[in-house]
Amino acid sequence: MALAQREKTRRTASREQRRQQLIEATMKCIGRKGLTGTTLSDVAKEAGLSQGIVNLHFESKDNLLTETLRSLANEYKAQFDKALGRSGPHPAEKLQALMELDLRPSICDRRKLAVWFAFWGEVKSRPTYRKICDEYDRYYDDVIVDLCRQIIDDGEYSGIDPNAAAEALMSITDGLWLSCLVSAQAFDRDLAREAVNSYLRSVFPKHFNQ
Amino acid sequence: MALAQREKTRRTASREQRRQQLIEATMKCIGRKGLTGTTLSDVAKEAGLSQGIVNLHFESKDNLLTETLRSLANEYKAQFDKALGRSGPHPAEKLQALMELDLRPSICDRRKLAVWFAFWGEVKSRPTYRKICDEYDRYYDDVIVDLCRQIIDDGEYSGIDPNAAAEALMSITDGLWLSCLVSAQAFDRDLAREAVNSYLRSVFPKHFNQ
DNA sequence: AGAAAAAATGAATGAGTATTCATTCACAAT
DNA sequence: ATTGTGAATGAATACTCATTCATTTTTTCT
Repeated sequence: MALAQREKTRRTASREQRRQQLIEATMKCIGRKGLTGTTLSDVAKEAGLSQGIVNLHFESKDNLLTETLRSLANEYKAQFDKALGRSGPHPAEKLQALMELDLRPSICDRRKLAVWFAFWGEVKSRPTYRKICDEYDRYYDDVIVDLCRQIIDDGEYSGIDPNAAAEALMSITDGLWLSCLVSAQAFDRDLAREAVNSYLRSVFPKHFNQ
Repeated sequence: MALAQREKTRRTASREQRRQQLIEATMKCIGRKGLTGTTLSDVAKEAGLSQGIVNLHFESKDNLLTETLRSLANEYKAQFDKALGRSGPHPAEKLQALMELDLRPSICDRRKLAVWFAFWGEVKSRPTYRKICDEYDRYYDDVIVDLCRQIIDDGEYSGIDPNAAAEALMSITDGLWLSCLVSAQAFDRDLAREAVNSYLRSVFPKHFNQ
């Protein structure tokens, strides 16, 4: 039996496949019902499996949620690294690519953002969540500070600190995500892009005009 | 008996006082244990009152949480309006004052931010929360867009849209709040201030240099 | 002071939910 | 085919927590 066809009729799956399936179901549930509203029954139902399935594969709800956050963070990092690799060689191109990534519909979308914010909302009271988020953030920060530093050197800009520029840029996207999540109107992607670009153009005029 | 002294020995309080007291206890609990972790027992205990007290004054947990968000939002708006009123007459001064407000320790502090993010984390699945947040945000947006417009007119800046500038500025503070909440290191207020100022200085150079 | 009203208590209730586990099922190896 | 093994089920269990309410305490009114 071919593997693809085999999967269809299969009633059992490998541990890793099931875990991934359950993590995806969890994200859907969190997106729909929030973190306070998702129960293990919900997750099992969403995955089309039975009551006890989560404890079988994750031992506890706590564990499931932690792994879900880890998976979400990993997924983002993969896109980040891909965007970085695919973009042109110049730091300005790389920076531009990273900024565009954050506004892509696959990332900047209410359902996905709801999951991120659900976890951020618990960061203060859950050191594990905080640790995971912080670890990844530090990596992004390093990359972006470095890009800003190279751009500053290259353009001989004065009066701008690479750390401050990086902090501002990363903050802008986080803030835009919040407004995408909260605003009652449809998210205005062009305005968001313009918010980012207006900054890039003014701080690094030699690199971001045209 | 003088009113002040009377309050001390009082065992019962007016409806409004108790509600406020319970809302404050709720914020403390959310800050400490997150939204998923706060129970009505916790809130009652934090307030030094008995089990059933929340239902007596708020009818339901849902109600308590909604009122807590409303109170949080109101408290911020009061500070926003005060900052606006106290600052100098020029739009650039007003804008500066608003940006500084968002980084003040009384607002930009992990315990307070944890409460904000806890609610934002549920915004997608709770239309009431969203509505409250959006309502206030729209007001701030109006004010800040208007200030940016005046600054742009005054400085005859070209190539910058007041809506984009306002969006970027508001986003920066939201993003800085997230990093204050998540980062394992102590929040670097000077760097945050510099991130905001770097934006203001480069986009509105005639208004924000010295 | 005594009665009536209001506020507060905290034990009891019961709905909801994470977790356990005895049993069934699917598949692969022999 | 038979058997061993890991996957999956779903009913039962144990527990948490919002809500209720009969009772007590405090305040107000006459």
